[in-house]
Amino acid sequence: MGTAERKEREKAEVRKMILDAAMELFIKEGYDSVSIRKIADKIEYSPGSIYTYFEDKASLFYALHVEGFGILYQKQLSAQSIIDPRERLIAHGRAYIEFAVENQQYYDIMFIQHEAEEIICKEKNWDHGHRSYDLLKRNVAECKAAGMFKDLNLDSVAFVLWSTVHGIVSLVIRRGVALKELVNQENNIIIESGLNILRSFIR
Amino acid sequence: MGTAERKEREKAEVRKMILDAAMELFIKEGYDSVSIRKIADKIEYSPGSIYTYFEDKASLFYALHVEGFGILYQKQLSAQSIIDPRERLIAHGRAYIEFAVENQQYYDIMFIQHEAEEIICKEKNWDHGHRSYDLLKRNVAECKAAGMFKDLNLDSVAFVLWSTVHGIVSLVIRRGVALKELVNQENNIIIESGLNILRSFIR
DNA sequence: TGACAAATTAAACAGTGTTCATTATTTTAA
DNA sequence: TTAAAATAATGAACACTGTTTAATTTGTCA
Repeated sequence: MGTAERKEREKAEVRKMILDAAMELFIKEGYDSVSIRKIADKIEYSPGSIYTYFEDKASLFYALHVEGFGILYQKQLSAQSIIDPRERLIAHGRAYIEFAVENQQYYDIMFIQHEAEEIICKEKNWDHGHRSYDLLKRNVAECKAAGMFKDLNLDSVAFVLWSTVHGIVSLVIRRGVALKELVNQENNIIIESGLNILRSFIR
Repeated sequence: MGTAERKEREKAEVRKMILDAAMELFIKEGYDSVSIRKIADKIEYSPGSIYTYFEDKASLFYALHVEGFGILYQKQLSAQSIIDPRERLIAHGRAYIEFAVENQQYYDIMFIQHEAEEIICKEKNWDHGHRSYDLLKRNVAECKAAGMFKDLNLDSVAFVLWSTVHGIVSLVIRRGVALKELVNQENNIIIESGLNILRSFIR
C-alpha cells in the first residue's frame, strides 16, 4: 500500500511548486515581489497553506539557498576534469563567476541577502557550503603541491580567492549600474578582465 | 533678515535628527527596525512628517549612503601620507577594510543593500563614489609608475583590488557566522590573513 | 459508512510605506 | 497689531506585508 509514499511525493511536489513560484517571481519581478501572498496566488493556493510546507519565509529562502548550492556544486565539478592544477583553479573561479552571473537571484540568496543567515545559524547545517568550499581548498592545496603559493597559508589563500570572485560578482549584482559609470566598461568586460588580473595574481 | 537662513538651518537639523535616528536604530536593533514609524517615534514626530524631509524611504537610505562616503573618504585620506606607493596601496586597502568593519551598517547601505541602487540610478550623482575610486586608481597608477603591475590594465587592477577587499568585508558582514564555521577562524583573524595574502599578490 | 488525520482556507492581527485633508505654527505684509 | 500667506506637523486612511488560528474541506483506513 503505497499511499504514504504517494502522499509524501505529492507533498514534495507542492513544496517544489512553491519554491519554483518564488524563484520565478524573484527573477521576473524582482525581490519585492517575492511575498507569501504572491507565491500563493501563483500556485493558486491560499497564503496560509504555504506554512504547511515552510515554517516561515526565512525557511523558504533557506530551501532556495540549498537548491542554489546544488546548482553551484555541479558547475564547480565541471572544472575538475582539467589536469593542470593552476588552470583547474582558474577554471574553478570562472565556473563560480558563471554560476553567479547566470543565477543572480540564487547567488543573492546564498551569499548576499541576510534573510538566509538567520536560518543558516539556526539549522547549523553547513554541509552544502562546506562541500563547495572544500573543493576550492583541495584545488588550492594541489596548486601548493605544485609549488605555487609558497609560504602562504592554505586556508587564507582559499578565502582570499573566494573573496575576490565573490567581490567581483556581488558588486556586479548589487551595483551593476554604478559600476558601468565608475569603471566605464560593460559588466561582462569587467568580469573578464577581472579574471585576467586574478590569473596574474596566482603564481 | 536672517529668518530664511535660520529656517534652512532648522530644517537641516531635523533632517540630521532623522538620519541619526535611522542609523541608531540600524546599529542597535538591526535593519528590520529601521521603519519610518520607529524613526518618527524616536525623534517624537509623526510618521507623515518624515516625508517633509525625504521623498521616500529609499531617499533616506541614499542620504545615509552619501554620509557613509564622506566617512570613508576621510579614512582613505589618512593612508595618503605614506610615501612608498606599495605600502600606501596596502594601507589604502587596510583603511577600507577598517571603515567597513567599524561602520558595518554604513557599508551595508553603501555597497550591499539594493535600496540604495535605485536612487543612485535616479539621482545620477556618482561624485561620492568617484572621489573614493579615483583615489584608489591614483594609488594603483603610482604603483605602476614604480614598476608594479606590469602589462596589466590600470582600471582592471583597481577594480580587482577593490573587489577583493569588498569581497572580504561583505562576506564577513553578511556571512560572518558561517565563515567562522567554514574557515575555522575568528573574523578579525580572517581579515588580517586576508590582507597578508593580498599583500603577496601585489607585486 | 463513520472516524480519524491531514491539508486548506478565510479571517484576523500587528506591522509596513505612503498619501492627504485637516490643523497648527510661523513668517510676511499692511 | 493684525490679517494673510506659507510652511510644517498631524492623524487617519489605504494597500500592502508575514503570520496565526479556528473552522472547514479533503482524503484514508478500518
